[in-house]
Amino acid sequence: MHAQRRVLQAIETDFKKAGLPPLGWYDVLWELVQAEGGRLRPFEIEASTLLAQYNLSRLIDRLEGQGLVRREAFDDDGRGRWVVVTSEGSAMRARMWQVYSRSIDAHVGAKLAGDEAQELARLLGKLR
Amino acid sequence: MHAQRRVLQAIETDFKKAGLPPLGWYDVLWELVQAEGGRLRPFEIEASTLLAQYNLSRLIDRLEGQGLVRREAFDDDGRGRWVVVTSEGSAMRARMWQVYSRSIDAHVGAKLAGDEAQELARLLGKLR
DNA sequence: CCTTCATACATGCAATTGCATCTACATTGA
DNA sequence: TCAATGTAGATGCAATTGCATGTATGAAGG
Repeated sequence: MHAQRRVLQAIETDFKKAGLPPLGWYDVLWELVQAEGGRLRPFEIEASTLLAQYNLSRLIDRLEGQGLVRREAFDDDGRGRWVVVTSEGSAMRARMWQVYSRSIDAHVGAKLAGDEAQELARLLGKLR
Repeated sequence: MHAQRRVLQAIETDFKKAGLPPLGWYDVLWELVQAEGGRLRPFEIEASTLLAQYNLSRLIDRLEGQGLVRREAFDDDGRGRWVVVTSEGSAMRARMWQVYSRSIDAHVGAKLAGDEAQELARLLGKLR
């Protein structure tokens, strides 16, 4: 818990210094950029980011408000929606990655020797 | 990040099911119970829990509202305060530990084999 | 069909968090 | 002594989160 708080705070601080939105935005944009056609259903994003349904719903509101994604109808099921990254969203993800990758490096990579990162990832993987 | 969210959510869920307050309360009560005389200065709690100053200030409000701690004057420095656990606070910590310990066991211990927990702790320790 | 139950997503409202700033007291150095 | 600066903690206000529930649609059974 402490390790996570420290690393997260350090990363968020880096984002703020760079004038970028919070880390949560990155996770959603990343999932979308990865996805076929740059689009996913909210419940899919929910599953991969572990965001609560209502939090994701509002995060999408904010992303949409900034023009980084847009919602589209999902015709096969009237209840569903598509969330689609815009080119602005894609560009923002890339811009965030510039900061994020350095940040991960500084606050995680630099503190672990050799194959320790692999081992840490393996152990944490067992907790999910 | 994912591993932490999963574990934290699982623990918070256990707390809620047991009708207990959030995990953050435990951290503060624990620090106080450990401390000499059951009392600490807010800035000391802040350092050991990694809570933001304003968040701790308000968490203490809530703890005080429930009678789990009380604030006392700190005579050597007019700016300072003592935060003191009450016997109710101490009892609450013990009650929370009943749930917490099982929760840690179930969501962390049970998922790691042999000395993996040690190794995980060592690696995470390097991140702080 | 139509009732009942389930699923996808949104939203009103209360609680918590973050940010900026405030108050009160302490320390330093002319 | 006193102005300037620093530290401990509190707090107003906006943003975010959590909880409960709402709306709309789909699926299943009689």
